[in-house]
Amino acid sequence: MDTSLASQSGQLGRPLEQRVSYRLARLHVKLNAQAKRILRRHGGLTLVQWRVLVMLDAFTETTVGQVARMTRFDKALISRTVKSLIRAGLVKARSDDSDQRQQLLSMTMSGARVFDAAAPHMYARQDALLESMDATQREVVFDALDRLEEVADRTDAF
Amino acid sequence: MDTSLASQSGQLGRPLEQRVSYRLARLHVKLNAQAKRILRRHGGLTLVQWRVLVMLDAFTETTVGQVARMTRFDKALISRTVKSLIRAGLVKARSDDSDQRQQLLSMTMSGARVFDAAAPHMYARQDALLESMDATQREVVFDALDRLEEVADRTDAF
DNA sequence: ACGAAAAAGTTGACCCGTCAACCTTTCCGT
DNA sequence: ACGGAAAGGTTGACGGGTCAACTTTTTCGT
Repeated sequence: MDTSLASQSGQLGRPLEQRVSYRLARLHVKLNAQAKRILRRHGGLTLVQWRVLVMLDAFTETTVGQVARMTRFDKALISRTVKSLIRAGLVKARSDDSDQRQQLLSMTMSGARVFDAAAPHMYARQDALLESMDATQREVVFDALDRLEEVADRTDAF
Repeated sequence: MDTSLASQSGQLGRPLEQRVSYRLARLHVKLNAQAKRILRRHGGLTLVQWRVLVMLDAFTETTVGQVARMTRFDKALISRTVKSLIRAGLVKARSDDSDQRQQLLSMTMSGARVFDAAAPHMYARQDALLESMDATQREVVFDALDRLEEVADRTDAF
């Protein structure tokens, strides 16, 4: 029960609700769950597939490595995901004559259809998230996210 | 390269850097990576083991279910993690006479030692994260996190 | 222009976290 | 007080994501 938890949480050395990483983790889980729900309802893409398609939508021809860097996902994950998208006929690859190591990826027609089916809902959600804050709040929050990332990047502290 | 990405990201329909869920996911990954590094250096706990011990530290005797609810982790994960902690001798369980379904968990002496070895570093990090924001920023940020969670909880929208 | 180093991508192994099914114990309505 | 519902917990299976090793191609210093 929430009440019993709340009453006991006074015992905590640090108030749980103010733990930055705890709150962030919780929010992240919820946001991901919501995104997955939306995608399941509108075309059945996975989250990673969606993110890859977002990149292919923005950069008409791109590569596995570039997508990996932009999304901050592991390149192994992107490699497998792209494969799954090609198998599903949503993405096609053509070899790059100027660099035989990489392949140029792009959406197929049916990839675009699937993407366009999911996009409005995903973007509506994104807008709803942004609109939950006013302009000054947004500024403070994004600034804070930057600072927090800086702290998180301090590899050898602590 | 970062520059080439930056130059291309103008093509994106929405500026990537302002995508709430994207930024949050990135930060979350970094924070987790940092926490894991710290734990590896100071005792070798996993993140989930750490979170369980934090709860056992705060609520001297508690149960699997309660820990699961407080940490928002899946109870299956907590069940397995508690098992691993018992196997490692860091946690002990005694049966609750008033409810035979559950077991009351607590840290052992050596569990407390391991916890105390990691805690200062983990809490120092937590403090550093909080100190990256001033009081008013903190207020805005936590308030924003609440609002974002509300939006994320809207199960059937979009 | 040659060899070393770096970059792109793939693969296998592995761990984390989630989901669903299930068992046992307790609670509760009638 | 009995039977069904709910709560506590465990387990198996699975997908998501990371890490490290490796292959091939390209780059670059000398």
